[in-house]
Amino acid sequence: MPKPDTNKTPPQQIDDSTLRQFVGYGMKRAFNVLHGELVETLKPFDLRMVTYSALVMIVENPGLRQYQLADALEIERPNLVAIIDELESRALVVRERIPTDRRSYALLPTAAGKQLCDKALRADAASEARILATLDEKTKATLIEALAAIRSFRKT
Amino acid sequence: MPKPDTNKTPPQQIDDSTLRQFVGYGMKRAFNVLHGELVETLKPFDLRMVTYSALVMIVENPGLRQYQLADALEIERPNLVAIIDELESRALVVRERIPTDRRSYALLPTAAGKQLCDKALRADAASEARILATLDEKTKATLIEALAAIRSFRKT
DNA sequence: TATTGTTATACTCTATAACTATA
DNA sequence: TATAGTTATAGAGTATAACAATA
Repeated sequence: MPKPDTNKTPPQQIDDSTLRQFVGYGMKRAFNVLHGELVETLKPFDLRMVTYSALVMIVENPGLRQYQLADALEIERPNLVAIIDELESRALVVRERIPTDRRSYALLPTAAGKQLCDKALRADAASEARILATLDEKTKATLIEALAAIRSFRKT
Repeated sequence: MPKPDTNKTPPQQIDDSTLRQFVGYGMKRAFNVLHGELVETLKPFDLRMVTYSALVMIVENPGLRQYQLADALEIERPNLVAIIDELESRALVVRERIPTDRRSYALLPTAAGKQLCDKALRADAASEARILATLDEKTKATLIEALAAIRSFRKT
């Protein structure tokens, strides 16, 4: 009984049906698409995903501390330093010393920061609407809920 | 009219409701959870997400070429070299020369590779089942479909 | 002692240009 | 000329240890 010559004739159609059963696989592939589109969307504003989300959080929560922002976005504090440096050097946010606790900074958006944040948010919303155009509202809502449920999973 | 002293009293509860409206934000956070769990799940097998998915694809598509695998997993060809090197050095897969096209290799799983793949797949399935335990079957199916739809989005 | 921000560092993942051998 | 695999390299993103200033 001859063994199949799988090494002579390459598979014409590659099958990923085993991996496709996993949410993690679909999530990685889908996230790659969303992230790639976001990079393009944010390019005109010279923002990356992480500087963008930090800016939005500072606009939405003026006065929050760096450790609070790091905690909220699950970014390690050391990695946040360069991010805030970048936003501050572009005069989009300011670090303001707290008299009552001189260890920490209050993060505040500037007028320019608020403006850029608003523009970026609108561009992001338009981009996502295009990507998700084939999904109906109910599916989209289920998707967002499911993502939130997974996000809140913690090991027992 | 005094301006609010947001810099004196830090926000007690940080609000991310603006970002939470975006699928991309929820996806990043959810993917971080799934990826973190997968790292733990694959640690006993000494596999990473990318070596794991490559191994599964080779087991499922014996004889496929490296360029086909790179294409299927959307990995850049240069980055796949070290991945296959790693799997081959552990005798989980082999690169077999093709007489009819000596430029390319047929990737084939070894018996050990097939065994490890099977064990890893079962551990991954068990792990995902735990993470997604709060989602009913219908929601899970909708989630997988939505992820596939996003994955297949391409710019016009 | 503990906390906040910081520095330094290292490791993974990913992207691109250019080479080689084959076609 | 084009393709498959490779090398070298650089840029993001992320994680940890240790320090200074402050509480």
